[in-house]
Amino acid sequence: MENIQKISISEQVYTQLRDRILKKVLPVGAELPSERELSETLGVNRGAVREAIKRLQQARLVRVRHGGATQVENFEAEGGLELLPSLMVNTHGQVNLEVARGIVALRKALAPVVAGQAALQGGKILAEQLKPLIAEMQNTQELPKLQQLAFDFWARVVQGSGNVVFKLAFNSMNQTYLAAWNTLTLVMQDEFRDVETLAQLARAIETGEHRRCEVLARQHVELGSRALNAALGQH
Amino acid sequence: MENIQKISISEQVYTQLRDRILKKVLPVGAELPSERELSETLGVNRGAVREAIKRLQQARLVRVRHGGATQVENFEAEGGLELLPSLMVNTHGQVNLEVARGIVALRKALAPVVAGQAALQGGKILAEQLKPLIAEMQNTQELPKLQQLAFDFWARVVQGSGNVVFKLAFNSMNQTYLAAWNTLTLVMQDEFRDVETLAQLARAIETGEHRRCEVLARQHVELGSRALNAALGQH
DNA sequence: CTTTTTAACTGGTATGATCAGTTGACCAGT
DNA sequence: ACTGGTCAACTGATCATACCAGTTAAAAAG
Repeated sequence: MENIQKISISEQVYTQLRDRILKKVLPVGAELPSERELSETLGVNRGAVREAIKRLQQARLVRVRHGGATQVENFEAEGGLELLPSLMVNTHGQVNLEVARGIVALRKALAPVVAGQAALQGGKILAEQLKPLIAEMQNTQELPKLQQLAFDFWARVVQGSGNVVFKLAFNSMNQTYLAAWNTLTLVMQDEFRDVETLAQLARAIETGEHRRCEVLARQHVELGSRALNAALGQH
Repeated sequence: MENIQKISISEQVYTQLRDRILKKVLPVGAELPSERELSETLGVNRGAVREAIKRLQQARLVRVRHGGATQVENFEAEGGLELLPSLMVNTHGQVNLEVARGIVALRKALAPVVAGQAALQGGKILAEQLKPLIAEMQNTQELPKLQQLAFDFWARVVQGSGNVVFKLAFNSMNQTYLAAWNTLTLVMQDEFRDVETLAQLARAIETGEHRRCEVLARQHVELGSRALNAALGQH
């Protein structure tokens, strides 16, 4: 069964322009062709071009001025985390090492804090949700399944931290993960197999020992960080 | 001279729908009226409605299916950090305390790591850029100016960390700050007046002492965190 | 040379038609 | 009673063609 899905015109226009900007084919400050010109060159309706540009605008990749030309913005100075997925993988499916390393660093910085917060906010209720996940982890050897369970584990912990900002940051990172999900299965296996630390973490959340949670989270995530950095050829 | 700026139709439609979703007037799973119906009720053309919906779609606030109705998505489970600015301030200009606290926590978690990374990557070049900023800080007592300088300081440090992900996360947070910039001037004055720690941080960056950078950054940011949490009435 | 005007751009809005999926009611065959 | 197909009435997607509204730079006026 193949997952056939038609990609809409405006989506294609958006993707094409976005990649040209991220790849700096269209450098910062450059002017996009006019909407009429674009629609003619691409052989599509002007409405489709406008919808694509609206999305670029929302992603802060371009600045649109009524009457003037649309310019490429400096996304490194203006863009938000929502750009990560597009930056992570290029059009050929290759992973951007710089971005990958950056995410590892972000993950490493956030995991302990999130775990600590979860201990204070989530407490026993959260711990109860984590127990079945831990049990399932301990009963499986399949790496992909462990990866999925670890993902679910952290999703619940982040949810349990009660911090919307952490949730959104987590989502932003995950959308980026998905692009390289299968690659990570092998690379990060050391972390996925470290069920024991997660089990201890779950217990520490139950008892509300937030300091211990921070330590355990740091220790656990460190495994993945090291593995990824090794694979990326640094440290 | 008043800053009269016409807000485009599609922008108004977008803002209105977005706020109704974030305020949960339109709950998760609810179906939006059809484009034709919306354009008629709002008295605007359908293209404007479509452009607004395209932006909602990109922000992962709605899910659009060709032929079916457009549904409200669960943004807390799907949305990224780009939603923060909209969540931070409601339509009446009131600050959302939960979000504010969340940002403080994120800032606290990231500042030390960013500073440490900057010491390793930015080195002397970065330190040279920081010196004039520090000098200017030491020569001013005006709070708003100190706030702006502190902002510039961190912008350079983040830039110097050489980590794109940190840059984007920083941008996401800043776009949120801007909404409450003036309020923060007074609340966070303890941090803005703590020029001394920033000066030490700049020196530590110059000498590449990344551990010391982490400590100093934590110490400095802690001032703002405490002040903000006190103002928000917790801890 | 400076100022004003104007024409040729740019994006923004409007209308109305058509294509293309989705849904549910209805009906024939089992 | 259930299955499967047909069809009409939705939904969004795309198109073509106007015209309105700012910007810009060249041409005209001073």
